[in-house]
Amino acid sequence: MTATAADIQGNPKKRRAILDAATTVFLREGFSRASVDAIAADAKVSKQTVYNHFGDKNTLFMAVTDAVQDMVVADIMELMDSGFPDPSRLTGPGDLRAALLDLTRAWIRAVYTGPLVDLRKLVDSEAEHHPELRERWFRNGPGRTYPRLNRLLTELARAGLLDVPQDVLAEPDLLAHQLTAPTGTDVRRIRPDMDFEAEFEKRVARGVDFFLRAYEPRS
Amino acid sequence: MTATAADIQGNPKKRRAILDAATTVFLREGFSRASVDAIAADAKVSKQTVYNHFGDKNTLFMAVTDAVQDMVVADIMELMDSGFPDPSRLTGPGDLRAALLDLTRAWIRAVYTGPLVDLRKLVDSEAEHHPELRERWFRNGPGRTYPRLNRLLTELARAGLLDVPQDVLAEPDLLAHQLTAPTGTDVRRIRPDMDFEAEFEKRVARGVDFFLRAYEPRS
DNA sequence: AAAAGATTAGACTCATGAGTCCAGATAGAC
DNA sequence: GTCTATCTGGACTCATGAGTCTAATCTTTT
Repeated sequence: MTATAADIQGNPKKRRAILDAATTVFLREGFSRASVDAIAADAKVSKQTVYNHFGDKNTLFMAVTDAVQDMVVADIMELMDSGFPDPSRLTGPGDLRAALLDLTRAWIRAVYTGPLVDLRKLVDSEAEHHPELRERWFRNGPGRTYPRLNRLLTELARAGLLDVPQDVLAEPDLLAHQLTAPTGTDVRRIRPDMDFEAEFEKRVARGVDFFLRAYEPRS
Repeated sequence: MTATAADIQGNPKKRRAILDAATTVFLREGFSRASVDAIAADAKVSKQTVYNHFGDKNTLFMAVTDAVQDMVVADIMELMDSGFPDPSRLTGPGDLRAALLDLTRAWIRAVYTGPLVDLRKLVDSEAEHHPELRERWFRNGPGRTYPRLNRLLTELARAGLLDVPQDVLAEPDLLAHQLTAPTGTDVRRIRPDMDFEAEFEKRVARGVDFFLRAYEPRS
């Protein structure tokens, strides 16, 4: 639940080891199947130490989601804060598309591939029984990144680089989702027998083109 | 796993009762938490009878997903087979939009609200340990409905009512997903404190308009 | 080097749940 | 009315796992 004294005492290296092990095991087994014993073993730490650091399995799980989200969110924010060119520089014909392509590629890779996707599934399936989980996940992840992406896209619209209807602009996060959702769905549909990198690239391009087709100013 | 003799013997009424109870309990508790005892109790049947009919918990679960999917798929197919006007009749200015709106509304309601969504989460979270589950789910659901929707949309393109690039048309199911994914994501983001029906309607309209903005022929 | 805090292995409690077994009840077929 | 398949309830086995407890050991601080 809330942070208690139990969360801040003890050897930080062990704490880190437990967190890493927990991430591994939760991702491999799912929440219910993952046993605290297995986590302790994987962290090369006694079970009691796990309980000293995190109190119980739920708290440990939330610590894991927080940690993973924090890493991904930091990446994404950095990307948007300094990895995207100023609108005034996007003057050439393909400039906007290229910049959006870079942005979307990195975003989708961070959010729709890697541990975050699987962790989200776990949160989702546990959320029925611990509603605070879903709320926490949202607040700590999408609740921070989507508004930022939406702001970035809105600025492009304000700069005249995108032609977006007023009611779409008025809806929080909508524009960001319209860029992100079709691409994400498309990427998740890549089958294991396909060449992932090639498909990934193709689908990101498709998603961006779909978005641009809807909102690129018509000359 | 595969169907055995155990699946076809016994009293059909009891079988039905077990299936209904299992649906209820799995949806309420999730796969691991749901106990066969609880299901038997809910079905007013002895535990042994459950095992007589379905062999084990896994088989029972798959029977549940099959049954729920079959209902939804039947609805959706009917919708597309006879609920959508012939392209030749869509001559008036708002006709296409209205027809797409009806179709999308019904589709999204069937697939993104109701028991199917929650069941899909369960399948998803169990699929790590039973890969055949995911495959079965796909084959029995999206594998049937998406091609059909895609065909319908492709026919609209062929009839000149949509202007879709060749490479999008060439990709299986892509067009269907481009209509469905942004709308679905948007609808799933309706928060419990909102007026569901009003939001639902608004978001479906938004999704369709986004789609049309990309692919409506430009005069 | 002694006190205070943290860690360890492993035993222990308690609860839960899948799947089995069985002896008696019941119901449908003929 | 009897025969056969099915159903019942409840006891039983077996495994798993969360969380606690303890006595001994390690580490850090002072």
